[in-house]
Amino acid sequence: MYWSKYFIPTLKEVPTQTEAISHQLSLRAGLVHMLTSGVYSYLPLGYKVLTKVENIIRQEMNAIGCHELLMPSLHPIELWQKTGRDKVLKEIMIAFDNKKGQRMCLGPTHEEVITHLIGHFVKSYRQLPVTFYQIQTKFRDELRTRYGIVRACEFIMKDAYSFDRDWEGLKKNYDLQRNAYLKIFKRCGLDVIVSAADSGAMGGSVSHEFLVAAPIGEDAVWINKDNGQVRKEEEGMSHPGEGWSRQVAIELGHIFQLGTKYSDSLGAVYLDENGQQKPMIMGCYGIGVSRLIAAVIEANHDEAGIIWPKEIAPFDVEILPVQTADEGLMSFAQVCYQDLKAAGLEVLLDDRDESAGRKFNDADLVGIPLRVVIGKRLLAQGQVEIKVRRGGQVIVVAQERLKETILKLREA
RNA sequence: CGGGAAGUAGCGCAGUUGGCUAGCGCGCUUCGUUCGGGACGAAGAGGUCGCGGGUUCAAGUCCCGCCUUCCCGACCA
Repeated sequence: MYWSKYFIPTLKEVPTQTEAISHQLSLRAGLVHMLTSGVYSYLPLGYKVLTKVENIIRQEMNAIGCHELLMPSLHPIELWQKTGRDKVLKEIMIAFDNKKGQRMCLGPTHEEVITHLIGHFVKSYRQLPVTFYQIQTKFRDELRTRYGIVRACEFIMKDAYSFDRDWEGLKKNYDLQRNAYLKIFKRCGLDVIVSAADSGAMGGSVSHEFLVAAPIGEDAVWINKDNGQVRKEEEGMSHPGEGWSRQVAIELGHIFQLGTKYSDSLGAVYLDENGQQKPMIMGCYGIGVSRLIAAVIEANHDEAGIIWPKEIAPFDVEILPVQTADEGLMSFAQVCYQDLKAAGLEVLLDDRDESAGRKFNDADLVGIPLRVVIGKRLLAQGQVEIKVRRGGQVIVVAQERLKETILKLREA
């Protein structure tokens, strides 16, 4: 991609009325744009990152046998009345009457819809277990939005739902999800903390949260440095004692063993081997996908900008020709561009006729993991410079060794 | 929803005890010179001073009401 033909509206100055680093950097790097409080557009660069995160999630969900589907955002309120959650979630639910006078809402989550759907299609123990997931927009009318994309009224979530014949099956699925979550967060460059947690409005018994340390976290966990135990901080909790330290963190994922709460009230039942009707045993598993990006930025940045982990970086390499007026230099940059692209890399070429300083600063801000700087002096000696965004290591190599060096650095 | 702060050009800001045609920096347009860390010169475009009402000869500035955004709390990925 040529920068001049793309759309990366970087900001030199820190936007006013922003506190969180991730909020500031996501605006400054041209990832997102606010429409109104808690409602954001994803600009091309931000959307590219989002897509990469989504694809990692897809890979890991598919790997444990989940099936992707897409459920609607518009729900008839009757469905929610059946579980009583029209009242439980009233505060955050966006509800309205349509032209036919039907009460509708925008889905804040999808237990009701999926249970209704599975109850319709699944009738026999032979069809179980089964797990579905979607990556979709959720609507929650937060009384207080926070830190840009961290707590929004419209956000993107991965939600998965498992249906089993018994609790043994559920526990197996629960563990599969748990392990998949660890892989997902790792691939996104996050060190995740897993903690047993309260099930809240979701219902059910066992649940675990996946948190990432961040100063803007809305939660806190206590970690025991001796045995690695983790405890979620509950309200009014006192210091657990020697060896425990407190860590403020942001919740990115939450998995629940729901049991029969939804299958009972929505009639999701199946016939077992003996012809006996039984409620399906459910689990649900969520990841705040858009929030995850904010957490990644919180955990991966420096004074100058974002430092993307390689798997979710919008591009693998940025090529930065310093003197755009120099035709020989620019054509060499284009050769490098084609060369690296042919090697299977996603490459961004900053072909803009801007001052070197501005291009360097934008490159730091946008945070592509590897940068190839092409300047007159080194080029005259048949050399180019590679700069690693994380850590700032600078390597000067002969032109012929550019591709292999980039590929090697990418694997590192 | 309680408490606090803020709203002047796309972004960041100044605007004094009310007083001339509302300014500055960045960005944007055109031309020229530049080109290894946000270059320089020249000429331009861009405003419902958040909205409504009031006070006054005169309101960005004072008063009242409202809206919006941000932060702290209470609640959730």
